[in-house]
Parts: sequence; structure tokens; C-alpha cells
Amino acid sequence: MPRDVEFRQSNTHVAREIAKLIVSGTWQEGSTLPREIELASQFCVSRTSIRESLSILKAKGLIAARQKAGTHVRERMNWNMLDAELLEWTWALRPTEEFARQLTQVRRIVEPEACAICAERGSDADLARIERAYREMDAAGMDSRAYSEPDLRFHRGILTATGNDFLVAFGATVEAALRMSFDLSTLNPGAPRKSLPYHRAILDEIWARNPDGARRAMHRLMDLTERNITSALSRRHGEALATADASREHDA
Amino acid sequence: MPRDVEFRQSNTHVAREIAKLIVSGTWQEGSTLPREIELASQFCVSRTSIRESLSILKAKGLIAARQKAGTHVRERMNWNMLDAELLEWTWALRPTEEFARQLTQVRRIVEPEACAICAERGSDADLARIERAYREMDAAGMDSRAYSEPDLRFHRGILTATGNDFLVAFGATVEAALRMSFDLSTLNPGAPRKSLPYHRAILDEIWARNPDGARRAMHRLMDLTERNITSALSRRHGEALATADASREHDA
DNA sequence: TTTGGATAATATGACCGACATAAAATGTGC
DNA sequence: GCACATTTTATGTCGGTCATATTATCCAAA
Repeated sequence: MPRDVEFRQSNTHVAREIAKLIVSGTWQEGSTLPREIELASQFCVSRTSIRESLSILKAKGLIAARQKAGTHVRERMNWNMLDAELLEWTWALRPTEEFARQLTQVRRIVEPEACAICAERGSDADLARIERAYREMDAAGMDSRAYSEPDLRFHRGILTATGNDFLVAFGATVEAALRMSFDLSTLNPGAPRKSLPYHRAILDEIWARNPDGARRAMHRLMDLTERNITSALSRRHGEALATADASREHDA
Repeated sequence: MPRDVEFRQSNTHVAREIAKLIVSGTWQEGSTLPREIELASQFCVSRTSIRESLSILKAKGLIAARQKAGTHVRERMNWNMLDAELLEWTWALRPTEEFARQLTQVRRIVEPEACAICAERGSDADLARIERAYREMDAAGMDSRAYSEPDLRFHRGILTATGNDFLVAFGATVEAALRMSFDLSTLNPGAPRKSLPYHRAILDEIWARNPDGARRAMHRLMDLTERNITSALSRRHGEALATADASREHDA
């Protein structure tokens, strides 16, 4: 049940709050949401704002509305899990091992192939951009915050270099994965930095225009990432993160 | 410039119309949209409806708004091209060869791997569901409309069987690809049906719980799909489709 | 009792006008 | 020419009204 704290915020936040109730399972698949007028009073905003919030969630496939019948939660199958915000909301609310496993699995499928395409067809300008990101990662030292930002640009650079808009869109998923890694790095400081030589290897293979080598190099990085994540998750059983997140939520 | 025909329709249609102006490049990346009040008069709807439409496009990453500064088109890099509706809009408005090429490329990356995972970890119930879809494809005969619907369920079934929510979400992309194939099948009737034995081969490998074989079988289907699409596109240079779409648009 | 059709109730969909807010544009004093 | 106050303006939020579709109800005829 949503706490009716003061929500004098933009409807984006309202959408986020409602999304969290759905993602967390408080409002299950197939169930009907409270009426718009009730949501408005619960979240202390006008019905107009609620409607804009709901239209955001509709756009992401979370809910559907029919006149008179009401608004209901769609089945997970229709949720656009590859959406940037939905990814963020899901991990922020439920940093589960299952989520981490699936995210790593899909990265392992996409990124090595993207890397091979990048090596084959990426322009020199694309590669120079990736190289630049690598150098900033190197310069970041042990500060995992400063490290993760160029890290994302490194991976996005590869996706962009493929020239495939769908692979570019996959950058949102990679971003979620790196945010996840960053959150977990508090449990294992310095772990991110260990990925640097793996990135160097990828870069070398790309510069060498060697698709197979690039694919393998990216695959090795994915292996490392998976090991880091599973070890971090097993260290603290995930519950610690959930409470940390809850307290972070509290001060909003 | 948007024709101010009567748009007394749901704001979903307004969102679609605006999205098409963006996707088509009429409103380019970085450019500022007309003010909400002007959009309202152009599309003959209230500002409220325009705002709901814009919030849909915001949710899909197409636009962003800042108070006073206005609403602007975000760079393509931020568009969520893996979104079901955006995929539909893009192909409906610009059925380009480039779109087809990229879509096929990303399918080739994801689906064979998903197929391997399905063979390894899919439940018998999952496989039975895929088998059922196959039989309906078989029963559809030469009717490509009746064929394409279970075809989609076949591919979605494989993605679902992986148990990976992100791969399930990729079903939207597969759906767009199959709709594309269906549209192109008017240029080459009977072509879809040729894929049936390839689907049979995939099914056999999955039942045999043979991941490598399943991966290869799906890869062969992707090869066939790519050949079909490129031949259909080279037959009529794509312009024919654009006009067909324009006329289909006209009677709305 | 059941069934079929008219009727009422109701939740989403659309619209309007007004005000709040933030940031860009402008003006003013130095 | 520059820093600061003021105005302007486009989005953000609000409350209310009416429209529309669909469910739910009720009544009458078979």
C-alpha cells in the first residue's frame, strides 16, 4: 500500500513510485489498479498528473487501461525490460541475484558480437573515441565512481561503432549492468579496476581489425564481470543491498 | 508540416503522428518542437492530450522537455529502438533497407543464442508450447497471414523458455521483424512457408536438448530470412513499399 | 426460470481555463 | 561592459466539466 507521504514532485517521480509498486509485486500482474481519482489522492497530486504518469507506464508496457473496466497491470512478458528507466527502477527496488544473472547473460550474448562487428566495420573515429574512454578509465585510478563513467562510454562506443541502431539502444541495458556493478563494488572495492587490462585487450584486437579476437576478448571481460558479480552477491546475500536501498529511499 | 486533418482520436494516435514527424526527420535531432499550445491547435486536440502524447514520447526517449526552454528531439542514441511501438512506427513510415538490415543483424546475434539456452534449460511445457506453434504454422498452408501469427509465437516461445526477462522483451523486436517479413511477402508470396522445415529442424534440436545444434539450426533460419528480405527489397527498390504505406495511411 | 434488451452506473478519455514555476531574455545601474 | 534585478514565456500542475465506452442492473417477455 503506498504511503501517502508528500509527493509534491514532478509526475516522473509519481510514475516511478507506481512503477515500484508494480515491479515489487505489490500490485501483481493482471490486478486492477485503484481508480485514477484514488491514486490522485493517495499520491497527493491532481488526476491530470496521475494520468500523465500512467501514460508513461503504458508506454513502457507495464499497464493498460480500458474505459470503465479500469487500469490493470500487464503480464511481465509485455514489459519493456530493455527500457532505461525500467531497468533502473527494477534494480533500485529489487537488487536480486536473478536480475544480475539475467543481465549478465544477455550482455554475454550481445556484446561480444557487437565487438566483432566493431572491429570489422567501426570507423577510425569510432575507435579513437573508444581509446579515449579507455585512457580516462586508466586515469581514474582506484576511484570506482570516476572509473565507471568512462567505462560506460567504452562499451557504448563499441555499440555505436557497429552502426546498428538496435545495438546502440542496447546501451541502456549495459548502463544498468554497470550501475549494478558499481553498486556492488562497495562490497569489493578495487574490483572494477581489475577489468582495465581486459579492456586494453579488447581495444588492441579492435585496432588490429580482428573480429574473432575482439569477440573472444570481450567474452573474457564478460567472464570476469560475471565472477565479480557472483562473488559480490554471495558475500552479502543481497538482503544487505535491499536494506541499503530502502534507507537511501527513506531520505527522499 | 503536419496536416491539420481531423484528429479526433485517442492521444495514442497523436503520439504516433508526432513520432512519425520525428522518425521521418521532419523534426531533426536537437531541434525544438513547436510549443504545446501550437501542437494542440495543429493536431486539433487539447493541450492536455498533447501533453499525454508527449509524455509517451518522453518515456520512449524520443524527446525531452525543459521549462521555458521548450521540448526538443533527443539524439537517436537515446531513442529506445527496442520498444515495440517505436519499431512499428519506424517501419510503417520508413520501410528502408537499412532498417531491415539492422533488424536482421540483431536477430542473428540474439536468437541463435536464445535457442541454445532454450535447448539447455527450457522446460518440457515450454517446448510443447513451441511445438504447438509449429503445428499451427504447418496447418496455415500458403496463407501468409495465418502463418505469421504462430510463427511469432514460435520465436517468442523460444525466448520465453530461456527464463531471461530481457530476452523475453526482445520479442518485441522479433515481432517487428516478422511484421516486416509479412509486409515484404506480398512481393514474394509463398516465401514465408519455405521457412517451415527450418523451424522443424530447430524444434528437433531443442527436443534433443542439443544446444549447439539448436544454435546452428536457428542460424540457418536467420540466413534464410536474410536472403528472403534482401531479395524482396532488391526486387522493388523499397520505394514501392513507401508509396503503398503512404496510401494505406491516406484512408485513415 | 431464463433470456434478451433497455437503462443506469461508473471509470477512463478528452477538454478547458487558470495559476505555479523555472529559466531564458531583457533591462538597469554601476 | 558587467553584475544584478525584472520581465517574459513555455512547461508543469491544478480543479472541474463533459464525453464515451462498457459493465452492471433491472424489467419484461418467452
